[in-house]
Formats: sequence, C-alpha cells, structure tokens
Amino acid sequence: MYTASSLKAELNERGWRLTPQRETILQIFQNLPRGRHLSAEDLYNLLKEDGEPISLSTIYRNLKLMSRMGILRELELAEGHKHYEINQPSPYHHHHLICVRCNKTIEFKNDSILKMGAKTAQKEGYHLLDCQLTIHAVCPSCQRSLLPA
Amino acid sequence: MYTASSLKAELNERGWRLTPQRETILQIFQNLPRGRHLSAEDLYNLLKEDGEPISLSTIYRNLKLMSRMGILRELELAEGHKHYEINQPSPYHHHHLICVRCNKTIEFKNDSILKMGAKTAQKEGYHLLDCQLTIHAVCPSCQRSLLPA
DNA sequence: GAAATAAATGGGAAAGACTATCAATTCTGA
DNA sequence: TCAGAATTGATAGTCTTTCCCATTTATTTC
Ligand SMILES: [Zn+2]
Ligand SMILES: [Zn+2]
Ligand SMILES: [Zn+2]
Ligand SMILES: [Zn+2]
Repeated sequence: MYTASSLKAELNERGWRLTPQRETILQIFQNLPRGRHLSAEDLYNLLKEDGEPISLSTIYRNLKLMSRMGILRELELAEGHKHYEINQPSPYHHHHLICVRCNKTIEFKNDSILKMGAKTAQKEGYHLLDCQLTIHAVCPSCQRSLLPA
Repeated sequence: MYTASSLKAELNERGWRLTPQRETILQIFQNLPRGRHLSAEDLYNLLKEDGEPISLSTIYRNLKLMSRMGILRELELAEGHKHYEINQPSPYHHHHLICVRCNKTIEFKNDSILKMGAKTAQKEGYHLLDCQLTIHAVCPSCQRSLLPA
C-alpha cells in the first residue's frame, strides 16, 4: 500500500518528483472499489466531475509512468483502449476472465500463478513489474445469442 | 492443426466462407517459426513481398475474426499495436515474459497455467478461446542502463 | 451449370487513442 | 532567493484500426 511519502521516495530515487497530480491519481486508484478499472478517459472525466481536473496529457503520461514503476497495472479489457487498476500483492492480486464479445469481465484469484510468474522472471534475470493471466472467452449469454462474430 | 477444409467447416458452421485470403493467412501463421509474432502491418508487407498481396482492411478483419474463433492469439507485446500467432494446444502452448522498456520477449511453457485457465472458464460457463500469462518486467540489460523511465 | 442471394474484398476516408512539442509553471537544492 | 530541472497543460500530430461502399466472389437454388 503506497502512501504519498512512499510514492515520493520512490519517485525521488529516480530523480523524479511527487506532484499533486500524481498524488491525486494514486489516491483515486487506491480508493477504487474491487473490480473497477479505469481508462485514461474515465479518469479524466472522474477528476473533472470532482472539480479537480487534470489534463489528458498528464493523465496519459502518469498512467504510463506508474505502470512502468509497477504501481499500476495496464490491462487490455476491451478493444481500442487500455484500463488501469492498482497493482496489489499476493492476497489481493488477481486475474481476469474476459468475454471477447461483450467485454464482461470476471476477476479471480490464484496465488500460484503469481508465484510462477515471479519465478520465471527471476530465472531470466528480469525485474518483475506485473504478472497477469488473461483468459479470452465467450460468456454464457453471448454463447446463447445468435449474433454474428 | 487446421487444414483448409477444417477451417472451411468451422467457418461454414457459422454461415461464413473460406476465401483464398483466409487460407493464405492461416498458412502463414502455421508455418511461422517458433517465437515469431506478426503485426497486421508485418503480415501485409510479408504478403506483398511474396507477390500475393492482401489488402490491409482484409487483414485486420480476418486477424480479428480468427482470434475470435480461437485460431489465432492476439498479443500485446509492444505498445501501439497488436501481434498475432497461431493458438496451439497443450504441448506447444506458451506464455510471454516482456521487457516494458525494449520489448525483448521470452516465451516459456507451463502446462498448469492453461489447465487453471480452462478450469476457471469452465467454472463460470465461459467458452475458452485463449489463455495467456503475460509478465511485464525489465530485462537485465535495461536494468543496467541508466536511461530514464 | 446459370441465376439469385449473401458474404467478403479492396481502397480510401474516418475515427479514436495516444504521443510529441513547447511555453508556462512548479518543485528542489544551493 | 535564485538557478536549474522536471512537470504540466494545450494543441497539433501520429498511427493503428475501423467504417463505408462499390465490386467481386462464394454458396444456394433452380
Ligand atoms: Zn482487476
Ligand atoms: Zn459476453
Ligand atoms: Zn508467442
Ligand atoms: Zn529491456
């Protein structure tokens, strides 16, 4: 769990700075309910409605930065744009089962997957940032529908 | 392993057709060496060089279609565009360890992950198409480099 | 096998997500 | 307090992917 000051420490370590925008973004994701994922646009609109807008440029820049730091996870839950969520360790770490037709997403947990991922990264000398099992499938209701594709 | 006629059967089942373009695309992916992944543009150029060009529209349409059918896998190996490879069953099925800085990708196998994915999909009544463990990390040489971000 | 029906292709235009640029602002450390 | 460096915000630009539609091709029917 990041606090403003632990985020600051980690940023400073790399010669970067803690800004109000970065702190706000971190807080949003930390308080997001389980199973909620935000796109850049979602976050932009959410902040605008809350009366503390952040420019889209800054949002895109920081979503990428925080993903590269391992603070956020970058998810492909729908076509055309990415979604983000906070990257949590073992008891909260989870994966996604996605319907490729309607994008209905189910989260599920499995500790052994994270362990295997960490082991694989270590074996190759890679520094682990995120480990996600993504299952592409067709949900029950989309199976019943006779719509094409 | 798909043949032209098994692909035709599967297409016809859904009211679709086997075209020379679809057959060509399937062949390309089936003959691709291990560890090679193609973007839409890669495939377009490859076919053009081979003297049997297919339009970009058709390529995009069919990469999507064949992914939705479970014949191809849609991978996020680099930012900005997708990569595709043939979707193979258990002994050949594999996953990806990706450096988020230089996109160096290592493939690795793990049968238990596919089993877990299949089990999860089944439990929720989803029809499985693809199951991929994606590990985002920083490779050894990028760890040594002092470049920002 | 020819005609009718429906699906697929190709080409170009369009959409839409993301990035680059740069002047103005803000943070940090001397 | 001041200089140097990083960050922001606004906008223009890039680039992948989708849309549109006339033409072509595959399948079905007679
Ligand atoms: Zn999630
Ligand atoms: Zn669905
Ligand atoms: Zn692969
Ligand atoms: Zn690297």
